[in-house]
Formats: sequence, structure tokens, C-alpha cells
Amino acid sequence: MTDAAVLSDDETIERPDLTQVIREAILDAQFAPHQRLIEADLSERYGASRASVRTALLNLAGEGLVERLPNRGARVRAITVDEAIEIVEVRIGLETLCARKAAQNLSPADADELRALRADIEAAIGSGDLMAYSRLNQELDRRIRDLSHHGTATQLLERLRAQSARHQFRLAFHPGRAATSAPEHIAIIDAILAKDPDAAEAATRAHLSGIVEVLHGME
Amino acid sequence: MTDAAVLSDDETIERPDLTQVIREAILDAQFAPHQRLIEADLSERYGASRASVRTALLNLAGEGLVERLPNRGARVRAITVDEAIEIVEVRIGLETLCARKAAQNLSPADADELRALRADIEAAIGSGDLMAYSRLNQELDRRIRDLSHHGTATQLLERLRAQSARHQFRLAFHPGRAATSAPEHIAIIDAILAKDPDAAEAATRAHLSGIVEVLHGME
DNA sequence: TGAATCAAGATTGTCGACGATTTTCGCGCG
DNA sequence: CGCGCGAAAATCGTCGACAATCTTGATTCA
Repeated sequence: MTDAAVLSDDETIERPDLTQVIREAILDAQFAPHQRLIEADLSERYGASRASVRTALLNLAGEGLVERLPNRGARVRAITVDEAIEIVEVRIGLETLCARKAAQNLSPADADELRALRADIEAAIGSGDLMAYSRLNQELDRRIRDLSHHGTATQLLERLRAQSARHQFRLAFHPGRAATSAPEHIAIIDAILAKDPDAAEAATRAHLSGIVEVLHGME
Repeated sequence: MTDAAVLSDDETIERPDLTQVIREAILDAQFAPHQRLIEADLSERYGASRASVRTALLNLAGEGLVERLPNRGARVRAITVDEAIEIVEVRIGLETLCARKAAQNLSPADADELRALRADIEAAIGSGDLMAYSRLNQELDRRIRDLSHHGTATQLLERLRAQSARHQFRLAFHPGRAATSAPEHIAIIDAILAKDPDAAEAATRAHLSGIVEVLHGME
């Protein structure tokens, strides 16, 4: 009867979107590739109705994170190495576009932020912290997307990143990978800072082409 | 009560997927851009339950053909000229990739088919049939996608094509457009037939860059 | 023994109804 | 006459139940 009792009630003071909850569960590998996602199970697990789970699964299917087999339910989409290679090949086209635009659009404030990011990356490399380096790589990709102000390319890249999250993670810990890719990343940053679209495109292409090569060695 | 009565019942001997029905209605301009798609209305119009309509709208939202505003329903997504330009810029990256792959993969049988398509295009140009030319252009793009055997690029291009269908249609009837683009298409075909990836990429890039220019003049 | 068949279980697809949210519209107040 | 306020309408979001479909496993017959 007290206000406190009402306010501290354990239930759902705010309920985050089920789509996002399941998306993060997939990206966190709480669900394995090809694992079936049974509506009734998820419904119970997350305390939502089956209709809500269904909506979330349809959303995730639209993002390419989940496969829906007609009358046979949904499962976590598994990306093969071949598909991971295709994704990087597509990223070459999209990220070179973004890098060009970023180089053209760069404002002084953006330049400062980019220089700070470069310093962080160099620090992570120096200390050999692979985890931090991987995180900063992702951050760099995101910053370049933002700087491009290209909504269409940004959306597609975000989709592809989510789909191949597992492979990107594996790649980060590939032996000798950091040593190779670090100067490539620095080159991309410097080209954008120099407002040189051609150099930014070339550096981005070189970097991603290298990733394609490594992936070919994995299949 | 007779068997005949049951068997000849007029309803739904086969019911095509609602998602596809609504998708084609949108592409056929039966629904205008920004038109609200009210679940109850569609439900009645197509004789399906609201849940089925909802599923279809979620699918179409995943394809980018429909926008869903939380608690405020769905509407046909309107692509601005700026967005149409972005889409073509992205297509440059994707279609040059496909053209390269197509040039590399070309089999003798594929080459024959491509030559036949070239003849059809030249015939349509000669007869000044814009409608047929537009249709053949679309057919050519699709063939190149298929020949690339690049599933990821193919899917994304198909999405983008659907989203910008209206703009592509308008473009086809832009004054003098056919005269400009015809030799560009022939150049793409010839480069692929010559199995020259670099030339195929260059021809594709030149063609799409021209489209970007025309769209800039439209905004 | 092995393949075909059918029944039982598991799971998705569809439906109508109810509650929640947003929008619309009339009404009173300044 | 315009502006807020509140009730009513419109519409979406959620739910539980049922029907349709697929899977599994047991049974039968050759």
C-alpha cells in the first residue's frame, strides 16, 4: 500500500524491446549458429507472449541475423567462410565509398576526434592489448561511416557487420593479424585527415583486400 | 452439402503469399509513397486476418519497402531524390563487383545468352521502344548479377532495386536518356564477353556515374 | 529385415478479442 | 475567435486458443 511498495515492484518498470534483447543474445553467442529459435521457448524465457517473440523474429530475419524456414520455424543464421568472404568483398565497395566521403566532408572538429582515435589505436598496439585493439577497429569503422553522412551505405554496412560479427571476432585473434592491419588502419586515418579521397579509397581497399586473403586461407 | 459444393467453393484454392501480393501492389504504385497501410483495411482488402497482414508488413519493412512508426502503423516508404542518388552510389560498388565476377566466370553458354540479349537491346534501341528498352536494361542488370554468382551482392542489389523502382522508372523516360545509356550498356556487355574484369568494372562505373549526374540534375 | 503407413507429439500459422496508445473532434474558457 | 482540455474514435500491440503443418516413432506387411 505504500508508494515504495508500488515503485519497487520487481516487474518491468521499463521493458526493453524484445527484438534488441534477442539480437544481443545472438551477437553474444548465447544462441549458436543454426540453433533453432522456438517461439514457445523464447516466449517463456523472456516472459513475453508468442506474438511478441514472433514480431522480434521477423524483425531479425529482416536484418539477416535469423533464417525463417516456412512452417519450420526460425534459427540463427550461420555465415560460412565463403559468405564471410563475400561480405568483405561487398564491404570493399561500401567502405571505400564512405572513406571517400569522409575525406571530403571532414570538419576540423571531426579531424581532432579522428586524431584522438589514432592515438588510442597506437596505444593499444603498443601495449599488445588485442581486445582493446579489436574494439577500437570497430570504433574506427563506425566513425568513418558516420563521417561519410551516407545513410544508405551506413545501414547496409551495419547489417553486414552484425551478420559477420562472429568471423570478425575470430579474425581479430588470427596470429599476426594485428601487426599487419595496424599500419593499414593508420594509413586510412591519415588519408582521411589529409582530405585525400583517392588515398582514403586506396588505403581502405588495401586493408579489406588483405582481410579477404586471410579468409581465403581459412576456408 | 454436396461434395461439388465443397470442392467448387470460390475461396482460395491456392493463396499466394500475402507479402508478395502487397509487395507487388507497392511496386505497381497501387499504394502511393507515404500512404498509410492500415492493417484492418488490408485485412479486409485481401481477405486475410490482421495477423497475416502484420506479418507481411514486417517482412516488407525488413526489405525497406515499408516504414513502421512505433504505435503509429506502417506506410509506404518514400525514397527522396537524395536517397536515390545514395542508392546509385552504392550500386556502383556492388555492380562493379558483379561485373568483374561475371567477366571472370563467363561460360560459353552464358556468353551466347549475353550476345542474344545484346541483340535484343540493339533492336529495342533501333525501334525506339523505350518500354522494351527499359525492361531489357533491368533484364541485363539481373543477368549480370546472376553471372557473378555472388549471393551477398545479389541480395543487396535486389533490395535496392525494389526500393528505387519508382526512380528507375522515371529515369528511363528522361529525355535523351536512352541515347546516352545504350552505348554504355553495350560497352558493359562487350567487356564481360571479352572476359576483361577491369574493362567491365570501368564500363559499369561510367554508366552508373552518368546516372548519378542525371539524378543530381533532378533534385 | 526393411520399407511403407499411420498415429501422436511438437511447432508454426491464423484467428478473434481485448487493452494500450495515438489521433481527432467538439466544447468550454479566456 | 483561438487555445487548451477531455472524451470518443481509430488504430496498433498483445494475448490465448485453435487449426494446419511438420517431425518422430511405432506398427504392419511383404
